[in-house]
Order: sequence, then structure tokens, then C-alpha cells
Amino acid sequence: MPDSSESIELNIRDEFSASSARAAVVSVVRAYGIVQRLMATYFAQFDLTPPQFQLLTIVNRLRKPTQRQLARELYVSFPNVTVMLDRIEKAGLILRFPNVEDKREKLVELSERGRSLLKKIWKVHQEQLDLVMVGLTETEQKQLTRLLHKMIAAHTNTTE
Amino acid sequence: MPDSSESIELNIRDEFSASSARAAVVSVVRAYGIVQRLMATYFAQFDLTPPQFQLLTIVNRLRKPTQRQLARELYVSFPNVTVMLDRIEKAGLILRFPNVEDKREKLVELSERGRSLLKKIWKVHQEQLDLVMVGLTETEQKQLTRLLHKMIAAHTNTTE
DNA sequence: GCACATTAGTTAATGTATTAACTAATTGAC
DNA sequence: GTCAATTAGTTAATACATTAACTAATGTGC
Repeated sequence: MPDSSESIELNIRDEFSASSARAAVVSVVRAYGIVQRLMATYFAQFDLTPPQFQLLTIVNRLRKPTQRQLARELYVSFPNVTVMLDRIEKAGLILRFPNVEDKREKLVELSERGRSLLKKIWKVHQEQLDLVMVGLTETEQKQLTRLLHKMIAAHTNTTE
Repeated sequence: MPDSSESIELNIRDEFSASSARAAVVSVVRAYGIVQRLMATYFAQFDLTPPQFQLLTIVNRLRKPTQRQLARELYVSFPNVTVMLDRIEKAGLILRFPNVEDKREKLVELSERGRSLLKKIWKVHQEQLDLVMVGLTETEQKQLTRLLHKMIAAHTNTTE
């Protein structure tokens, strides 16, 4: 049963008190957690998860996309799209049918049920988004968006 | 094969162009995605995932915490801690032993291997954090942290 | 001191996400 | 025209995360 006083060494740097980068990264992660929790609770009312909702909105916007297109738009792996579509197809929210011009591809579309569910959610969705940002004024929200866009741009330029 | 022009209705609000809250939420989610990707790639070198690294740092800081304490500190469910500990215990990075004063509890501790791995990572971890925020000046990083803290505070006040 | 509630941890079921390894359809070199 | 390479999608293995349902230990009322 080792009673180590050895972790002191690490604890010195444990706080990273000098680093503004660390503080920023940690707050991004925390903020995301809050967004996730709020949205998950909200979407559960409709028997949806936040990623499923996101998927539905993109299927709607793209109009019969291939699964490949969906993955790119969602910034998610291709197999993940397959599995997510399997589920919401089983729930009757989307339809998949092969593209006659290229039989490798499958085109995805909202079902009548998916379309009406999306309409229903949309009516109250904006209020939820406002609720997430309730602590900030509109000016601050715009400032936050600007800063995060700048941070994001530094990576998307080099990656894509 | 329904060729619907029905989604137009939704597409009107699809952009949410008027909402600064939506833009802010979306950018938080995108920024988190970038943090996740970078960190996952980085930690993979050490055969760790970001949550596993986070777990190790907290075990180190708390000094023989119970699993309950870990869950609270990680903002994660209790069963999740069990499963994550199972894995990193199997990898030989932590030890679990029952608390003699309350045999329901298990105390968690870094193994020698876990401690030395953590030390190794720590040496270069700060650089990774700086890399995430490379697009922002230090002033902007602090501004970002301040805004996110304010946003977070609006929720933690009511929730905790 | 015994029954009941509480607390700590685990197990099971489900959903999200990844990479690696596969099948099937298309394209392209020759 | 046929064989190889590419592309679209699926399946398998693994990890993270949740809630619900369980076991085991502790504490409390009486």
C-alpha cells in the first residue's frame, strides 16, 4: 500500500495557472458539456438525441443527399452515419433508396413523419438556443462567436 | 418515390440567420470538435484517450479519491467511472482497493506506471494546449475564457 | 437489535463515435 | 473488353456516455 508523496511534483503544474490557453480550452470543454446536457434533455421529449436532430436538419437542408455527403456535412465518420441512419430509419423518420444512376450510392430523405416531427421541434428550438446563451448579452454572444470563429479558422485552414 | 418540394418551409428557418444565440452555440460545438480531434490524436501516441488522461490527472490531484468523488469531479455518471477505471486498471495505470473504514467504498490511486506516464505526458502537454488556441492572442484567449465563464455561470448557479 | 432507507459500486441496455476490414459498384488503363 | 484501383456503404471491435436495475455495506428509527 504505497503512501506516495510523489505526486507533489505533478501537482505543481496541475493547475497550469500561468496558461491562458489552458483556461480557454477548459472553458470550451465545459461550455460544450452544458450545451450537450441542455439539448439532450430538451430533445428527449421528442425521443431524439441531439445528433439525431442534427442529422434530420441536414437531411432536410441537403435534399436527398448521399450518406457520404451527410458524413462530410456532419463532420462525422462514414460508418457512424450508417449506424445512425439505421436507427432513425427504424424509427420511421427517414427513407433510404439506391441512386439509379450510381447503384453504389444510397439517397436519404425525410419521411412524412420525419418532416412533421422536424416542423414541430423547430417551433420551439430557437427558445432553447437562447436559453443556452442566457448569461450573455447579444453583443457578448457576437463577440464569443467572433473569437471562436477565429480560433476555428486557424485549424480549418491547415486541415482542409 | 416522393419528390417533395415540402421542405422549403423548413429551409426558411434552417439558417437561423437572425439568431446570435444560435451562431454562438454552433461555434461552441465546432470549437469543441476541434479540441477533441487534436487532443485525441495527441493522446493516441500514449495509448490514451482524452477522457482517460483527464481521469488520470484527477486521480493524481485528489490523492486516493473514491469513485464517487471522481464522478463528481469529472462531471460524469457513476457507472461511467466504473467502466473507465476497469479499462485503465487493466492497462496497469491505476490501483483500486477497498476503504477499510467503509467497505462500500473503493479508493483509487495511480500505479507507478500511471504516475510515470502522466509525468511523461505533462512535459509536452502545455504545448498542445497552446496549439489549440494558436489562432488567438493571449488577450483574446482571456476574453474568450471570460465570456464562456459568464455563460457557464448562468447555468451552474441554477443547477448546483 | 432488527427492519428500512441510504449510499457505493456494478451490470445491462442503448446511443454516439472511432478505425480497420469487408462487399459491391464504378472507373480507368491497357 | 478485362483487370486493377477507386468509391459507397456496411460490419466488427473498441471506447465513451447515459439511465435503469441490481448487490453489498452502512446508518437510523424504534
